[in-house]
Amino acid sequence: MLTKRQLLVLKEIIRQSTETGQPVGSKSLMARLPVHVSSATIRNDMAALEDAGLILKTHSSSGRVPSTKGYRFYLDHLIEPTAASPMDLATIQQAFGGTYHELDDIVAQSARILSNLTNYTAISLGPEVASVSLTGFRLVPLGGQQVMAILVTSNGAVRNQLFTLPANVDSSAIEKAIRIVNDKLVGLPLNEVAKKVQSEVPELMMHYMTTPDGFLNIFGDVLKQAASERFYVGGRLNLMDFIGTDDMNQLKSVLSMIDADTGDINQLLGPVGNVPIEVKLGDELTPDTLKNLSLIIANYDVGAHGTGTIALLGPSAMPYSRMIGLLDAFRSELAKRLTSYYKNFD
Amino acid sequence: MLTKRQLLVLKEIIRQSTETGQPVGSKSLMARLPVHVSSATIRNDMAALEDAGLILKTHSSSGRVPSTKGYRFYLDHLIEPTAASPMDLATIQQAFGGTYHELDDIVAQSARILSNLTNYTAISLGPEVASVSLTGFRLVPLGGQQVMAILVTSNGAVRNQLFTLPANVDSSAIEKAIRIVNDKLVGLPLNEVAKKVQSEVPELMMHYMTTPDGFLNIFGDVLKQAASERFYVGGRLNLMDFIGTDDMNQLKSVLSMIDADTGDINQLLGPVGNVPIEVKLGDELTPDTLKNLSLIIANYDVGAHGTGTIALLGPSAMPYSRMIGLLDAFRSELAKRLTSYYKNFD
DNA sequence: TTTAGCACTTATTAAGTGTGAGTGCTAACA
DNA sequence: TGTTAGCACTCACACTTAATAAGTGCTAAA
Repeated sequence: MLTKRQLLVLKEIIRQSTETGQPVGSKSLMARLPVHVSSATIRNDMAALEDAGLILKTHSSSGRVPSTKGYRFYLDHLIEPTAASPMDLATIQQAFGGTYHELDDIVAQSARILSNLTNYTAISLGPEVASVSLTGFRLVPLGGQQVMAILVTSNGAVRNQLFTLPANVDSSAIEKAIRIVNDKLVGLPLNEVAKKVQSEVPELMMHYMTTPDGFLNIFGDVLKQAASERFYVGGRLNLMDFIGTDDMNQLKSVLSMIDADTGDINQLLGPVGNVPIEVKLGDELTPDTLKNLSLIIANYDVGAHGTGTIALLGPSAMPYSRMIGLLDAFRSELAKRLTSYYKNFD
Repeated sequence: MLTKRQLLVLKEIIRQSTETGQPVGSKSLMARLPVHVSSATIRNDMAALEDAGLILKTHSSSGRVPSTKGYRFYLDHLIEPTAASPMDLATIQQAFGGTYHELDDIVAQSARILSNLTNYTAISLGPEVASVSLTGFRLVPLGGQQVMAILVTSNGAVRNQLFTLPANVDSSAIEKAIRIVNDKLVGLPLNEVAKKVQSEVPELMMHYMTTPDGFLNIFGDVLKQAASERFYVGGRLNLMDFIGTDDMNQLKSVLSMIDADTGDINQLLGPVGNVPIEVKLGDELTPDTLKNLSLIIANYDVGAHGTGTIALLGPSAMPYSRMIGLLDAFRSELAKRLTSYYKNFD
């Protein structure tokens, strides 16, 4: 069992190592600890903490660095979140000022704000209701054989895609097809829509078109786009500061993971947890490349419009109490901003 | 005046330094030169080349590296472009296979292909006619107060943007406004459109709406989007390989220049020259950050649909003859692909 | 004009040397 | 029993030194 003073020592080691990034030794601890004991005493405490696996030496005679287990313990038991400063709060509110035309604009902006505020990398996922449903579908002819397909979903996302129609499709058939979509599919959850597009819808359309495939491909493509969650990243290049130049490969693979629009990000952020704010560290991060990094994941709630996620990727040695306080304020500001955005549609 | 052999030496220095990235000395030159003379003789030639400012020492007793002036001389007088290999050609054609729905998809894909092929960074700018004109404008209501504005231009680009209408706008007025746009503005070059939107159009609209500002702002925004050229970058992260880890700041500033959608890129690629392929080096590159890099700019022609640009950013020590040959093949393949795309609309 | 030979320069690498920060342990102390 | 002073020990880091290898310029002879 660890004594009270030993916990203080751990806390101070974490504090100093996030400040300086260097291993911390018994003397500098002695100077800053609230209790006044000699460095030898502190060394004994440090030995105990090391036995418990909470701190590490970088070499046999070096100071100590918190281990992953140490951070985890700190986060679970010791941390005292600092409330966001009024200045930060004002910065956030000001940065969210102005009008937004599109849901995605707000989400993208949130990633930018958060990364500017922290100098880390922010990842923002828009609000997602448990079952998004299709609320609108349009097909707009643009001249030539070009058409633009537009799809609106219940969480306010709008997806559009340009298409070139095959020459043999006539316009009255298209109109009928659109009517079928609007009659039969609008209002249903997206997964049901996807199911019906494969089963009964082709049959229905057969009445009006000889080959509904062309049309259904278009519809299916935009549908897929709407179903896949879109995420925004702010402060990509901050990675270069906190990963550093020594591990170029890590830097490269993290950057490409963030750029690539594959499922990696969703896997990273994991299922939306039931805790508002969660920290993932070391092995808890799924792609191994992120081993020495840390991810703070915050979920926010926009009522009927679902829950979203905003996350902060940084080094293991983050000033957690400040960051968690900041993120907590941020998620509620973001929720506020989104709620006011949604007011336009209800 | 330089002798024939001295030019051979220069050529070989450039060849070897692009291969190894290291300064090259008289002995290794002796081994690979087509003429057989002693290393001492070559040293004399090298001294002459250095006097002419075409090659440099990295330190007083090192081998030689081509100077910017040396590369420039090589490019202007000595280079013999290698035709693209049949394999490369096949790769390009295969990568362009498949169907594209949108002009921008082809342009974006071209940047990807070129960067994969070369392991450098590719920048692609779509075709631009001297005066792009407005060929279509649509405003699609999406429910709530949301509308999507879509604008089509004569070079095949489609730009769209989502908007939230103020509550006090009524739909019949909007319809009238759209008719005015289609009657008075469609068919005109974009710059004329921009002019009229400021002068006579507001007056016309006054007849139907009390405050046409809201509508005109929407229209103006999409117009601005359509007028600003969009570019695509492939192989961003290749920068990390050829800039290298030593100059982190350069890496960072080049990356952010490429990501930011400011005018920097247009300035970089400069006015479309009258030569099909042009190389810019050293001081010739406008942002100083690019000093030690090299940019190969290729222009291509799609007839009435204008001319586009595709460029390759790499280290000064690029295998120019291969790259120029490759780019020459690439630009004609890209033009071919675009021509066949445009066939859908003429 | 070309070449062999030689003195000279410099980067790179390895090995050796202090120095300083930090540790563990022991023995004395409260 | 917990705390402290003292001391020997370890290791990274910065610095010096020496050896090596690659390359140059110059001179004198062919």
